[in-house]
Amino acid sequence: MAAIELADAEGVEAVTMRRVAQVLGLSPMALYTYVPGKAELLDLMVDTVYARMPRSMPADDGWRARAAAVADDNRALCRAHPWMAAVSTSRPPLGPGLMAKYEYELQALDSTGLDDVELNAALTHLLGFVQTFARMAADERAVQQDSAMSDKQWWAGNAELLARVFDPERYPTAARVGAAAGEAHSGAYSPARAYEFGLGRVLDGLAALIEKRTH
Amino acid sequence: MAAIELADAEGVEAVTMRRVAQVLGLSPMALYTYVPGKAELLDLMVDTVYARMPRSMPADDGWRARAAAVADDNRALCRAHPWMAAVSTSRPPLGPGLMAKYEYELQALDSTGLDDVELNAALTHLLGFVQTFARMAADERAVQQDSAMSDKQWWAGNAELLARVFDPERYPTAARVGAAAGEAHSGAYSPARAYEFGLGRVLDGLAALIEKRTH
DNA sequence: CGCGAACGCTATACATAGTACGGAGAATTG
DNA sequence: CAATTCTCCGTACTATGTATAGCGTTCGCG
Repeated sequence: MAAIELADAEGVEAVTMRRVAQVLGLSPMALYTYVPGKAELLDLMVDTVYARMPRSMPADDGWRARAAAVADDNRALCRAHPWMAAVSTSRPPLGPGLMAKYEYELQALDSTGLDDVELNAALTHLLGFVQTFARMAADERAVQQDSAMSDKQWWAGNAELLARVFDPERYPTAARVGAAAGEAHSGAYSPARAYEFGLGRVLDGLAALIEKRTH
Repeated sequence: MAAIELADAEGVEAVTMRRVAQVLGLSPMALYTYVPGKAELLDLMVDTVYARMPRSMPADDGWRARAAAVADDNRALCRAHPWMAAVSTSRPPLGPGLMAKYEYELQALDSTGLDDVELNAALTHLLGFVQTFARMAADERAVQQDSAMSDKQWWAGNAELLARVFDPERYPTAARVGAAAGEAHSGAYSPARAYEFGLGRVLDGLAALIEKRTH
């Protein structure tokens, strides 16, 4: 789908009926011959991308490695198509691509001793984390881009606003942690680090449940 | 702010410059006297709601109870103002309300033995989970409402679409788990249950880290 | 007291969305 | 060959955020 390349290159907000039509060399209204409306277009885009996802799972390194692989694949997907994190929020498109993905990812977590309902909940939990992370990363990128200034400039610009609000006396913990987090962020701390942290927490959380189930 | 009540009653999409002005008995452009633009209006709404959040934390039931309380408060917030989950996604407004909330919630997790960077990451992780959950719940409600049909009707309507895609032979795991999850969902399984599951996983995940830090 | 400036507000207008409607030409089919 | 369907297009309507210009009131200062 041409709309996917458009979204990859210029973001979701560029995916407009008129724009997509232009890329295809058609008139805007011609699109409605193939697609009922914009919502369905987006659904199609999502399902198509799902269908194309890489599917290569280590079969025997234990559930933890498989779950991590699932998360990594989804993160890679959101990196390749940043608009996915913002779009797939509503009801899933329920197409063949999602189906295949669902099957694949369930198998990654199967044989953990969880019952079917727990299995579904665990997968949802894992994917929810990846999506939240991807969305945060995408937002950060968007802010940096449209404000057209670096982090440092932004913090400098809002310094006096911060000073009014960020009273270290009233908010000692926030001041302390905010400073540490800010420093870490501008230093060696990267989104990759945050992802690792979160994924570790999620897997540990699932591990606690799995251990309980398998005694 | 009148815009907040409007959003509570009719959703974010109803928060339109013209609509808000109408509620206030003003002309649309009069709003620009008080607010630079719509983005700032939304920021103000978010920060105001943050400032009004209930803040009553059990001081001495252990970090797990405090973290659960933080999560519950945030969930309650998203239940009272469903638009929050959809709006606060971009950069936080960085106002006094957010500041107070941040301080309060950090204190809930302080004294867990985590260093400052981890503390911030842990809180982000916890809030991220709540937001993901809230967003999923809100989406579900939205779908049910605008399709104006119950879950059963929807599944019935899409049955033949599903039949084409949901081949139990190609996707055995998905069929099995999907059936179980669907049954659980229409039965006793409720969003509340899903929330409990996810929160349990998040807290267990943090517990693993905290135990490691405190030996 | 009087007058000019600032303020609060309004009306109009423009750009950009999605998409409803009706029609024109081409392709397929009976 | 005729008829019907399919593909596509031009126009137009609605809703949205917001720029611009102008109106009346009020307030500060001489």
